[in-house]
Amino acid sequence: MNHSPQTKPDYERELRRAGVRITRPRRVILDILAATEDHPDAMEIFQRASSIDKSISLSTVYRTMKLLEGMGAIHRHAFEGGPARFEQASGDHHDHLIDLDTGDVIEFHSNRIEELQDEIARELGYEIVHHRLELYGRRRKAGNRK
Amino acid sequence: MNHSPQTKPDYERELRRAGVRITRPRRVILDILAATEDHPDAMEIFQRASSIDKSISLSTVYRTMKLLEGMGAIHRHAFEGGPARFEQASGDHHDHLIDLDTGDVIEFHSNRIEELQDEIARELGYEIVHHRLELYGRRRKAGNRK
DNA sequence: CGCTAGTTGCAAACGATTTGCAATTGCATT
DNA sequence: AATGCAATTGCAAATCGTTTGCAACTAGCG
Repeated sequence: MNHSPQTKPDYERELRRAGVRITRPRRVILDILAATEDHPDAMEIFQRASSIDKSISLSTVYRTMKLLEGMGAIHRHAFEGGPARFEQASGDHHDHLIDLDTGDVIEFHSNRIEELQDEIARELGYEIVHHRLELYGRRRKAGNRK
Repeated sequence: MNHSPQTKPDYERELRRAGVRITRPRRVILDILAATEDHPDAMEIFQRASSIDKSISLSTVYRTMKLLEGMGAIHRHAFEGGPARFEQASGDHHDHLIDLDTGDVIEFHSNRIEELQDEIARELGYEIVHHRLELYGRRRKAGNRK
């Protein structure tokens, strides 16, 4: 059994170490997250979970997401409009470009931008705890020169 | 009668031109917005409005904000956690630094960052429609050198 | 295998925002 | 100034995403 492109962390181990019980619902949700490449919202996770175990409730999905978020295992994003979307925290830091037409989320990173952010905060007398950079755009059509 | 630091636009004129009726509730809300320097949420605007005219309803505040947003007269911000906060669109573009301890919002702008954003989007084959850059931080204490 | 605290599903509660509807009111027209 | 009608309002109820109280259930230590 091999693993996916991005680092797939052993959540169960992490959870156990944190003194959290590994229940059946949690195992199912964890598996789903580990196998996920996109940024699903709670309802999507709930549906994927339901197809594996009909008895899992939406509340449990929410509770588990909150738990994992608290542990730093996942990140919660509140993109414009829609419900919160989640992603594994395992990879390295990145920001998001959201396709306004499809809702697709593309990850990107810019050290330069981060540096500038720090610089700006410092000048204002602040220390950045975290930030949020989201670009909302549309695919450039072939004809769109200029 | 003179005007405040930032450009205070003549909303009534703008609205009339857009074929929108100037009602009493709207006039009150418009005055509040014109006199506002911060980033109030709907409830705050509602309260300020109520103190002028008890009959104004929260629904009307929401409806008016949506109307103004649609006209591009105000911007709606969904900062972490809390309810949407509004600000006049009159000034020039800027991003926000939110003080995690006080909730204060500080405006800043960086051409360099905007350029980098465009560049990144272009490389990914996208055209930015709008973006959202929020820094969440804490005041640096005097002793916090480095 | 039994015990107990941690977890669950359910339904109800929540906060922010939107909406249906009947009553009201701008305002263009006489 | 009086008329007419569509735009707008206040209210209450509805909506959406998310959280919570509670009694039943269960992981996993001993």
